[in-house]
Amino acid sequence: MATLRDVAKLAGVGAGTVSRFLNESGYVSDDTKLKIQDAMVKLDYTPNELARNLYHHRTGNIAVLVPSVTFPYFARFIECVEGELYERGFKTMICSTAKQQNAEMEYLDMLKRHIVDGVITGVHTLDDDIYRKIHLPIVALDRYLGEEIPVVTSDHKDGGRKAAMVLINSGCHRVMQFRGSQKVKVASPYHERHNEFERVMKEHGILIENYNLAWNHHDSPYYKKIAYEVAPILKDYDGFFAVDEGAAYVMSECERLGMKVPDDIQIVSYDGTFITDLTEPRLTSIVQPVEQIAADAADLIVQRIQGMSFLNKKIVRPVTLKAGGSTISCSTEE
Amino acid sequence: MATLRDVAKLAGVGAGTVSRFLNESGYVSDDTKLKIQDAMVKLDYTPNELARNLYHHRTGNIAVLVPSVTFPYFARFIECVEGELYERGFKTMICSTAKQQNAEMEYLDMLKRHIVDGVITGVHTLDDDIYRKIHLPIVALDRYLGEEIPVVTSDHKDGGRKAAMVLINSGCHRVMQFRGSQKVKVASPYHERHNEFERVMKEHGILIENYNLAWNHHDSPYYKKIAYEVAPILKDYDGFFAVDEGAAYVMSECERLGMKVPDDIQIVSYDGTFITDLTEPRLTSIVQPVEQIAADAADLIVQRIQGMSFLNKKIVRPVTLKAGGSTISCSTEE
DNA sequence: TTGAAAGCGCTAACAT
DNA sequence: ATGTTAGCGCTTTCAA
Repeated sequence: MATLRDVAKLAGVGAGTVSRFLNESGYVSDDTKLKIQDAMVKLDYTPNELARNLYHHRTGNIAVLVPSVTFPYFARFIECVEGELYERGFKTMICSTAKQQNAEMEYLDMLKRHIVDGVITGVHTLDDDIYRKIHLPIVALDRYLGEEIPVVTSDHKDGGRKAAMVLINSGCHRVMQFRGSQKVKVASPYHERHNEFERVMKEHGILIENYNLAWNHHDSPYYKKIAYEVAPILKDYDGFFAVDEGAAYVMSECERLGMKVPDDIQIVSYDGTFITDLTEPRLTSIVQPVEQIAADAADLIVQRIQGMSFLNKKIVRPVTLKAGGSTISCSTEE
Repeated sequence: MATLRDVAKLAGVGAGTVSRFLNESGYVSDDTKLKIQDAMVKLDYTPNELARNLYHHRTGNIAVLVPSVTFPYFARFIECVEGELYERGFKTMICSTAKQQNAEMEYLDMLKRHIVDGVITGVHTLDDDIYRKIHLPIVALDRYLGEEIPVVTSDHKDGGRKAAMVLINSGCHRVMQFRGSQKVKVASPYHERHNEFERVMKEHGILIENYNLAWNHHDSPYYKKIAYEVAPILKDYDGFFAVDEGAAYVMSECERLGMKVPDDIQIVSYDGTFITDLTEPRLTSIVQPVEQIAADAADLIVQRIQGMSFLNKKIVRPVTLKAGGSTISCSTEE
């Protein structure tokens, strides 16, 4: 592989001149420009980004941490954020942390080791203290990790309320929801949808049962398993609320047991990924604006890398209702 | 940020000694070991991987190119391959090429620019010639890209035959399949499933209609749209074959039009992702061994990076049948 | 067992 | 307008 110095030598100029030509910094006469171009072609020269990066103390890489890539919401988030980062000149490194617990820690370490310039984390396993000690570019998805780390989130409280109102307006009297594990030390913003869902239900005098999900499980086999367990119990309920994949598995299990959706049980799902259109009936769902959230996350991490600092920055984006056939009414009004 | 030299100075030793200590190469006396450790802690030292990589001419990054991250098969592939690469000491860079056509080219360029050490490509858009010119570590998924580039693939021919036999044994007489675009210059191995499906059907005197998919479209909205278009036509058919997502959308559209699965129309899907368990009835499907394929791809790219070379290497893994309720019989026997 | 020195390939300040 | 030089932070001979 030819180096910049090889090019300089062949062109009969100094290394600095070639560098200036490549980066369009400083003057290079047209005459030498041609000589350099010529040499570059002859040697099939490509600049070594590794050397350039060492000088500039940057890698151009951003790590995106998620519990699972196959979980539809995260898959879509990754797709969007990768596009946004690409447009801003960064490459996306991904890490699916479900399998290896230490992976999250390792990726944070990569910040210090100059392997990545920034981290966008959608993972909620490590102790917050660890994050508080790191004063490097981190952006969190749906989680407060200390005042220095900006957060991007949907308006989950409104989402929980909307989900509840749809089921209430559809005439439900006894509902169940899959709720995120309550064992995490600090409440994540996304817990609010379940808290609010419960609150609104109780406020309307409706019986609500919470099924607590295992901690940090976002894989299909898990949802499939608990859907199988829960479906028989749902014969005594007329409303159900869960994340898209959970809702879809529960719906198919219920139908397998002979229940009709929405006649016997009505279902509202959270996220609004492509899953919700795949079933019959389609799922009525609360849609997170994932494109917007990905763009926000990309903006924040890039700004943070460029030196901007934020204090208690929190971006909250509105959710919307998507009407499907899994509920009778699709109104969220009081 | 403290550097290795800072540590050396504080410990009162030479830079080389610290380096040897860090890499456990060469001798370091216990006494100086302690002094170095002490200095490292005091300075909160972390090695700069960028500098180390410049010396070693490696980045530890591997790019994985897919048309779409949300397409369930690719999402699962990414998840698996990321895990496999992580275990082998590599980070996974992803690129979803559907949005930007030039992205594929740019990522190949990153090989030369020392941004990544290798590329695993599941994308089929660029001209083969471009690949033939690059003599750097590349591994292809489901595509022959010249004799130097190893290929990993499922036994798609057997997959096509199995799919056909299930529908035949279930009593179908008039079937349709979604088939990959025929416009690509070189046949990808995955086209074989559709060719074989058609061949077996014709061999058994069964009417087969091919619906040609648009080129390089793997997004949900596209499948949703064509499912909507095709479903009314399917009233005249009793069998259908497509990739998971296509099959699921078609099934829900058919049910919406009042058709019963499997009574009116039977469906077999290809890939066997989590999607196939999400519907009611579940989809009978041909399952690709994605975990195995990801492990193969990881093995090959790492070996290639380590200098091994392959000539016309092709790994073909067997597919299996997963029984679902979308067909009456699930036998693949003649 | 250890230190000094020469690079990995590129950039930028400083002369000229 | 251009060449020279001194690094970026680490590794690795080579001599001591």
